[in-house]
Amino acid sequence: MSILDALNPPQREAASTVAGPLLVLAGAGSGKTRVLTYRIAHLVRELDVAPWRILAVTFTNKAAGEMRERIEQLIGDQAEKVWIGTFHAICARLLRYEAQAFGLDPNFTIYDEDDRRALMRRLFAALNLDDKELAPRSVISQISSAKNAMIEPLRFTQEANGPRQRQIGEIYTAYETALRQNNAFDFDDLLVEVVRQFDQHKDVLARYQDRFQYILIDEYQDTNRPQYLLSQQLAGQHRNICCVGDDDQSIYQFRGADIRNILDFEQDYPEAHTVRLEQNYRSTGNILAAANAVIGHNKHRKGKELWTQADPGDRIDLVHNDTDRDEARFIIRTIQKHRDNWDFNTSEIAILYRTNAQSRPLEEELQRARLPYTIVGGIRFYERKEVKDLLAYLRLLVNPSDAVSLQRVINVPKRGIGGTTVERVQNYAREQGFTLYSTLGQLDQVPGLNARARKHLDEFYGLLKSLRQRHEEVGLEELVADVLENSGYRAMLHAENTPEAEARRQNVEQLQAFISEYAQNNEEATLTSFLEETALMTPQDDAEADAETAKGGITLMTLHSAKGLEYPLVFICGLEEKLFPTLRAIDEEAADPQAIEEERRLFYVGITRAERRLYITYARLRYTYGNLVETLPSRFLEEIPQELLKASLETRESGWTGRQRSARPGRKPANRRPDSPTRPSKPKRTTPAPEGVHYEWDEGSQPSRADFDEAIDQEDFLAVGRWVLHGTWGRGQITARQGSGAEMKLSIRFSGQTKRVAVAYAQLEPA
DNA sequence: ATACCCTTCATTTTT
DNA sequence: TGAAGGGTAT
Repeated sequence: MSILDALNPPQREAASTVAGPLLVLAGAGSGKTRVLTYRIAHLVRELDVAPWRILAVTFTNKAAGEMRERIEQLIGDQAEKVWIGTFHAICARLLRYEAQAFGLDPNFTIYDEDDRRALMRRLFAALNLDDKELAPRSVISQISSAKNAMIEPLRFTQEANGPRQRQIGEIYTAYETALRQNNAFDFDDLLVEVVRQFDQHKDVLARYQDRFQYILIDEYQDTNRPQYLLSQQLAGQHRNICCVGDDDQSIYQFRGADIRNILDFEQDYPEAHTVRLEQNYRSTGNILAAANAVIGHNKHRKGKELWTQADPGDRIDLVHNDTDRDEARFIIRTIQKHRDNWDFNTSEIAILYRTNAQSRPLEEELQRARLPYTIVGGIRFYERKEVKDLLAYLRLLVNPSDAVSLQRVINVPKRGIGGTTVERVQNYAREQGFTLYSTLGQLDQVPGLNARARKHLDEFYGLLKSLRQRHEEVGLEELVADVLENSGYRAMLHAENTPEAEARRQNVEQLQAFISEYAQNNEEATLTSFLEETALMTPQDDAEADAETAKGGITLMTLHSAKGLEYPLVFICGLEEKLFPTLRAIDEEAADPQAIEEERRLFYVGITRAERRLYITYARLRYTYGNLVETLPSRFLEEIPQELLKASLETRESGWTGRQRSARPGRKPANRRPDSPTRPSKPKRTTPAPEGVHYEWDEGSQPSRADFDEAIDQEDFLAVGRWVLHGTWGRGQITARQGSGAEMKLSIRFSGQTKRVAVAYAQLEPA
């Protein structure tokens, strides 16, 4: 009798093959997490392995938390001692534990994207660079790629091609120097630094190699170069490394994930075993067949075919709408229908999309329908301005070298320290090679400061010094209260009497609550460890997000965020060329067919999230950058076999597009937002369709040029010389007209002045 | 020093 | 469309 009896044969093989390297190719919904948790339970309970000698690496903090919980159910308290975490969290921990051996200051700060941008902006100023000539964004991304490829500044500069690359090399060098001066690491550094340090300190590495007798790595298809190297380093001695992944679900190559890590596993470890988990326990037969068919179009695969014992279930609904707004309305109506029929309740439903921007119409329609929902991955709690301000103060207390944080709060709340003043101090600090903070202690040396500025700077320095003193003396909660009080931040929030300020107050209070909770739950809670945790949090990890989900709402998120999740009813929307696959992937296609394949994998991930019912939608017209743009159906749609698709009965019966609108002709002034002239309300079909039948993909009624042009003809009232009414400017006469369709712009003479107006935005009515 | 207005730019994706 | 940054007016 073994724990593993609960597994199917391949799962059991994967969980019980503990000696030597093992690659588990786990298809979507094949019980991957189950294998991982049972494997650990088996090691501890049946093979008597000490839990602290096991290392499990996951892709997200959330996955780490869930894994720990599930292991706890199998082996109890012992689960606490297993090392479980993301690569980033584990690396941050290693850097602090081994700071002394590595010659580091353990109080380093972890810079997020925001901090990184702030630092880069400052570097551009210091190096006298023009950010119009060279986009900081692009520099940051190139530096990040370089780090992920383990190329350090020196080598980057040496191998640079042309003056531009050399310049980026210089910026990279300056960026790294600044990070070190600030005693800070960015996300990429956390990984790269550990790998380098282990290379240089083999004795330290040897300790961990010896310690981690068993290593498990989840989502192996999405590991990048440094993560791969770290895995190799740590597994170097025992070689009991179990990598679990699915090459078909590799969706992070754009940010440096290297699919070769999984494809070449058997070459890296010649003695490796490979187990395939191909039985799917999640989806109905039709959904699975669609997924298999779609992914079958990719050429670069290990090869794997999922199967299921489940019934075929319903066919997949492929639904075509006029506009993105209609698409949103259709989805909401369908949800209401399913809810009213008791097919699904709202917490069982997910709406997935390619880009975050697509969430807006959905959100608006959900609100209108008063349906509960949560958007995953919006702005995370720890990125809100007031929260970051407060955290910046706290970071400064443990790491005064952190110039990014220092500059963030030096004049927040306002204390009369302006940009010019800061610049003077900064210049002096740079010239002398001092940190910004230490320069505050010797202001009399800084040239060009007036007495007032000096006084204010001195007071600020005094504030930080006294708070640092408090940090030594009091607990976390009291410290935070002191920061808020003594910095004047609380007073600032209270002075402003607006609803926004009230929201900010609440956020600050919530942060205080989190800190209290953290202090109570962790016996050895320090400010440093708290800051580390918050730095590595993602929106999905926010307690707030969890609470929202628990309320039973519909979940909205990008396809990327949906990885690893499952829902009984799934909508995938926006299946249109240039959106999904993205324009970028299409452009790159000629040079790199991999780009489209990654998009296809993303679609595959989306399809396989669905358990019982799947809707795939696309719109003929979509707002893009504020313009209404004609679209083409995604190439991926053709890859789903017709027999798996349903002639969409729902839309047929309700006939909501045609009827609703034609029933109330001209019910609104020609030009109200949702039905503006550039937004054809209901293009007439050349061949009349049966009453109530909605356009559909398989009816061959793809958007035609004629439909579009016809709609635009409605804009005759916008001819030169006509009088129109403008929402803001009142009555005016059209004096000129440029462009057509969504791009049309008018010059209109109002009483007093002439304005140029984009028809797509302006709310115009005939006057 | 601050506020507002204007222009520009962006849409992948996240640790 | 919108956010965000820069520039100009106050």
